[in-house]
Amino acid sequence: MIKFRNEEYQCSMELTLALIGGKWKSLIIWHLEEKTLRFSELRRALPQVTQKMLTQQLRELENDGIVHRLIYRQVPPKVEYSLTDTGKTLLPILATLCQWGQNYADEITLNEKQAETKTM
Amino acid sequence: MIKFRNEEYQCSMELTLALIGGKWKSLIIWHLEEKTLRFSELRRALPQVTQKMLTQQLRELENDGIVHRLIYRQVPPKVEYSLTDTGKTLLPILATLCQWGQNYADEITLNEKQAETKTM
DNA sequence: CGGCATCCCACGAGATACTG
DNA sequence: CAGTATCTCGTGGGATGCCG
Repeated sequence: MIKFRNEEYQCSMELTLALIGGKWKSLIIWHLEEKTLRFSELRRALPQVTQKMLTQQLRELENDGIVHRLIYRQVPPKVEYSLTDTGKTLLPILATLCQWGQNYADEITLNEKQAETKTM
Repeated sequence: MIKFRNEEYQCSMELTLALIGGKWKSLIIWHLEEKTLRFSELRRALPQVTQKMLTQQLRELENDGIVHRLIYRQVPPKVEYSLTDTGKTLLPILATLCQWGQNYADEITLNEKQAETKTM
């Protein structure tokens, strides 16, 4: 049992999910992997996420200390998003998850092809 | 770009999320870590998940070949859930995620305590 | 016991318009 | 450009009841 910011979690997995389980969060983090990105660049990278959602998720990631928000006081405005040190510690894990998905797809595709050959 | 079961994913991370990004999925997998569990045992392990949701997520995990469902034809019914070999390959990754959450909580808590001491 | 089926509501999320 | 604010709608998911 973990207590964290007035929330109780039965195991640290739940805490992890609360932090990066949001619908687009890990995808956002993943896109900030090596490059700092401007808001508009993130939008282009994630076209399926609406602006409202993107802003919302970014704010949460910022509040949780995973993403850093750098505001340039100028006109027109410019805001850059990057990973904090804490955020960067997630990258190797996300890379593994990404790789896992790749392997999964490869295996299933292979199996389906084999099944096809069998029935032919 | 990955195509998988009529769905298109821009990167394998999206595919991974489609498979285990569901609200409770990784938690379910995590609870099936070493033990096979009956439906009612899973319910007790995850009290915050309603029966409907649990069933739904389990079906999806089953269809994706991550969880195995074993039905004992008897009265009263008995159904056991366990991880498939594919599902088991997720365990090390989930363990890392879990550990990450733990570290995160520890660090934040530590930082907040230090900040307290400073102001005192 | 381990589910579906149904009903129903809250809230997540889209669309649009406006601002520093 | 990078947001907020508001309004609205669809649906995710809760509650309940029934069945093999």
